[in-house]
Amino acid sequence: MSKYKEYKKLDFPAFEEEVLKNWQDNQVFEKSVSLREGQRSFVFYEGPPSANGMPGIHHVMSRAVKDMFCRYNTLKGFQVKRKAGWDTHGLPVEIQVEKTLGITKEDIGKKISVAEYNEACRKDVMKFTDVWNNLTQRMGYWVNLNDPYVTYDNNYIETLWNLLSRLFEKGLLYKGYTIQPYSPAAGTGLSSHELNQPGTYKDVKDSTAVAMFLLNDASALKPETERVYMLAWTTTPWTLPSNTALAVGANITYCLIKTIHPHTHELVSVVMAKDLVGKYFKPEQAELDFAAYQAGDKLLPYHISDEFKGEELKGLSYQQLLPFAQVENGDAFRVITGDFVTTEDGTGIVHIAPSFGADDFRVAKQNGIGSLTLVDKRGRFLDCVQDGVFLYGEEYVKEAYLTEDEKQKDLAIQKEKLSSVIKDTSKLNYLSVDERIILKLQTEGKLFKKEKYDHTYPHCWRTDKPILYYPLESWFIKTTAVKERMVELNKSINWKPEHTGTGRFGNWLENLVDWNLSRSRYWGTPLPVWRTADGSETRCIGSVNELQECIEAGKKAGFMPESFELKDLHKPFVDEVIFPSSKGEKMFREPDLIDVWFDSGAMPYAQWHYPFENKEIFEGNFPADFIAEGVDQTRGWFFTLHALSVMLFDQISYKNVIANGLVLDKNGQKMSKRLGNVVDPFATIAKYGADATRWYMISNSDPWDNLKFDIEGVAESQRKFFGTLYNTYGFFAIYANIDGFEFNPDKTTPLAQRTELDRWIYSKLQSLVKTVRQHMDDYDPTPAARAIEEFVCDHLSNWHVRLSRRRFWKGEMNEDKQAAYETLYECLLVVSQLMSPIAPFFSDWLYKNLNGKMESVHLTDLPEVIEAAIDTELEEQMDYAQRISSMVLSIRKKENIKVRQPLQKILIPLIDQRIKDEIVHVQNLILAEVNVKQLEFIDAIDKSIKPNFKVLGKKLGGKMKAGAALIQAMTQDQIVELESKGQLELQIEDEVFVIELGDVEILSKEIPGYKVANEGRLTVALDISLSEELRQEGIAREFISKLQALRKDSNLEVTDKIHILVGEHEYLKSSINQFKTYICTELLAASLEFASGKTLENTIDVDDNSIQVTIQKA
RNA sequence: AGUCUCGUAGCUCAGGUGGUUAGAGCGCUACACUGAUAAUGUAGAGGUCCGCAGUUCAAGUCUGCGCGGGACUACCA
Repeated sequence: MSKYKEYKKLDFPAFEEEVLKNWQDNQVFEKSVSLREGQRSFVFYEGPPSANGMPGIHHVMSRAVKDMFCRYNTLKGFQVKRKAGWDTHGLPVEIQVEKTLGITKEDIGKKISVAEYNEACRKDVMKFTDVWNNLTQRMGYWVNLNDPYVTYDNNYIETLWNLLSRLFEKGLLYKGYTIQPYSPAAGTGLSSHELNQPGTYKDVKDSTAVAMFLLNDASALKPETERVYMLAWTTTPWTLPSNTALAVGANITYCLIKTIHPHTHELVSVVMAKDLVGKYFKPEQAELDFAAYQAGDKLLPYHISDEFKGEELKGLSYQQLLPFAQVENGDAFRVITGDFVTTEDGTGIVHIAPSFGADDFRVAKQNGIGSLTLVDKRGRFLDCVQDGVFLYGEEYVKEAYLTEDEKQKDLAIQKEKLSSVIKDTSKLNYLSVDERIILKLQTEGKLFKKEKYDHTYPHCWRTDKPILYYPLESWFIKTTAVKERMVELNKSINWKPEHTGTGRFGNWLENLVDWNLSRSRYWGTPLPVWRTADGSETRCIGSVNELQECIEAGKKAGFMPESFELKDLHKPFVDEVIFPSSKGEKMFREPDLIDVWFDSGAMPYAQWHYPFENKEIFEGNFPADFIAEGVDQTRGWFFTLHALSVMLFDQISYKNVIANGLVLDKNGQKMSKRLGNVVDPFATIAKYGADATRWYMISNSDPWDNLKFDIEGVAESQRKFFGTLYNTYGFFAIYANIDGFEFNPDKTTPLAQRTELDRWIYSKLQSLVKTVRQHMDDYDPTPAARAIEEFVCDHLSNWHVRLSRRRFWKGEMNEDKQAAYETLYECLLVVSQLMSPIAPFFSDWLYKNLNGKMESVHLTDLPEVIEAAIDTELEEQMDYAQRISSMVLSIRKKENIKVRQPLQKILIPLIDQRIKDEIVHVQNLILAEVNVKQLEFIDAIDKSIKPNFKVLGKKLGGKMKAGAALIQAMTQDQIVELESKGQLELQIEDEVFVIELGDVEILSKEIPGYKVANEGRLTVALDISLSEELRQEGIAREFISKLQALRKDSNLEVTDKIHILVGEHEYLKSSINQFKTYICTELLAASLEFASGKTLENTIDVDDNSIQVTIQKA
């Protein structure tokens, strides 16, 4: 019975299934948590996925990241509980259900009741839970699926209500306005989702106007004229009556222009952005003489009298342009600055109507500017917007809202009313509100210019009519009230990558607006706010009990039927709750639902049904040590978590966060069903296994960079990293079993007694532990994975094992062999631990094959770094060994001398004694590796010199170029002088510098008569002359090699002894005689005889000579 | 349009504080190795380090302006 299991070949997906089964049968995940009971906890929050869509390959990515740090910290001794969660509310669920049922939103309440509809949503949303759970398990993502939080649970909702009521009590929940896309024709607000439907943006031709706003006191601008106007352009003249401010760009340059008023012909000054002057004035106009101007002349003379930044215009007040109503909710008619102002269109001065533009609204609010909303929800002017001539009140502001008939009727009215300003109204066509406002401005001397303008404008996808931006009532959370605090606390969060925290997230916080919570939908958490019809009394319910009391009061007051029982906190049931206010009036629920982002942002509290239950659990699990999601969650989950914890607890809710990038296809295209480039995670895992997939994803690029997912890369990870590691283990197992080696941790060979090669790899191993710990502690997994890979492939497999092979297969068990096994075993075991967070399956497979003492690698303690074992000097020495070997092999290659042919001597010319000491330590390794007999050091003869730019640059500065040339041109004598004296005077141009040894690098590039190779400061020469003895040994080696192949072809065990019969051949004769013992040892041959005359079974080829040979098992 | 980010070999990626032969792996070609063999070594081909300007003795690296890809936000007078 073998101690270490041997494998013929490894089927990755298949053994992963076995490992998985073992985890499940033995509850390894549960143990990994319970084992750490009483230890410090590492808190992780699971961002809930929505179970109504299929998981994609990007979920493997984000979950690999999550899993990795949870596992890693478990290894470090923390207890890491991971509660799974499901995001269950929201529009995508509704749309999915509507598709399935073949209904539209209008059918809700008609063809299907709200109760039935929501029931359908509840069922539909968990549709793919099985698929998700499968993926979770199969990819090795350890998360507790038995007790997940589900956002539609009554308990979950109750916590949300509690949080909302706390916000309400703090005065942070209020009802207010926001500017939203609104379709007057359909009578509804449109979500951004709806606005992004194809075809909503259409080209339209609008009448635009540049209006003239008269400044009240322009003396600060030192104008040369009495009147000074601000010029502002608009594509929606119908918003001008609602103008309350003008916005300029703080850093935009404006100018004051003296010119003639185009309609009143008086001398005036106007203000506009300097860059746009050319749009309104031609160069030749600047030449015109003001004195020569005659009323009616087409070309107006102008003159730029001054320039200033927008900042200087800030605060100026102006006369209301069209005074139909007064502003009551704030300041008005002032110049303010706005970051959105550009000089691409118009005049660089933006007319602000806060009710009809999101930017306008925001900038007005920031500056304390009030609003005018002179349009009603049907899209018509209020009654007050009339002057008896141009405007008549209660008329549609957009022509598109009228039918042809209505237009004709209006035309008749227009003909009559406009007769006072238009002489002949008989030919008049229907004039839109925009056109009549322009006409009015012109008549009143407030119009600078009018023109038609083509642009795109959003239309309602249902009615095809243009939308308006309109202020709608919504419930808000006053996040702006805690903005500073959020910015402050954000600085204590460790963001990976940092720029997402400081840049994207930081900027987002800086420009924060209040959080619009309202959603006019059906399937979601109902807003727990009840109000009286007149809005005079508002109540925010904070618990189910409280609501129950209200229900009782409602029943008592006769507002609700006695039979009413509240089982579900969703619509429509909560809407049926009506209860009395303090004055006995009916209170109704505000019909809105809340934003689903509130659901997920509240998960730290709601997952534990805090504060109704689990108070201690919550407190012990807040804030999170670590969360990770896609970067697209920056303004989603990352924000809502942060906002809620800051508002409710004045704390951060996560200390470390990884915002991972997208997973694109191999060409860098976003994966989409339409393009057919979606990668199926199940198929990938079925083919290559979860570990290779995970390893590829983590090692290929930093998690926060986008990953170009190439399935070939997964295959490569499997082949290269896992294949090499598997081979290394396989190699260990074969020989360990032959020698009956068994690792005993209590009785290992002291490090000091091991060979340099062993001490070297052990040192490398400790350095690796250190590196991996550092990177993982810093939430930087990619360098950790790459370091492990480099250790396994380059150092362990390709150097330590390769150079140690003979130690394993040669002779009986001895101390050196014992140490070799121990060293390799220790490396493999530690590697299994280090890699286990990333590759949980293979690592456990490896660990168990090595008979680790725990049940699973995931239950072990991560090894501490043994600093004392790190020998940087030795690592440096080995580096020399590797470089020198590589150089020798490269010379062999160039000279076409195969490695099997022994050579006599390596020569290394030396400048620096220290390097010699380093190399001497490892010279035997080098000689064995490159098959050379001896290594000698010689004094460099032909020296060359090179400036050390970094050092010399500081010394020479501007004379560097000339100096470098002079140094490189130094003679041998000069170099020798510099070496012996340690310094040398050198005249560079007109100055003399003292060059010291540290300023230059002296090296030897050539050795007369030898073949050399150079790399950096090292030069290696190889003596390629062949003595007869060397030649004979080469032949012996060639013979051994061919016979080894034959042994193998004959299916002999590596331990089998053999008898060899060789046909007589001149080429071999003397070599075999000379090296008989050596040959026999190498081939495990009991005998080696010449057999002349007999017919032998096999023919081998030794240096182009056909040799007859037979081998027999002894 | 704004904010952030990326742009180095055919592909995927490394390249602290600026320093002179710009690296690795994969792929390709050739050779070697063969008691780990679905591995391994060596060599070769392959680079305007996205472009332009600037700072500097010296720029892949720092600054500015562009170009191109991506993400997010906004949809604008």
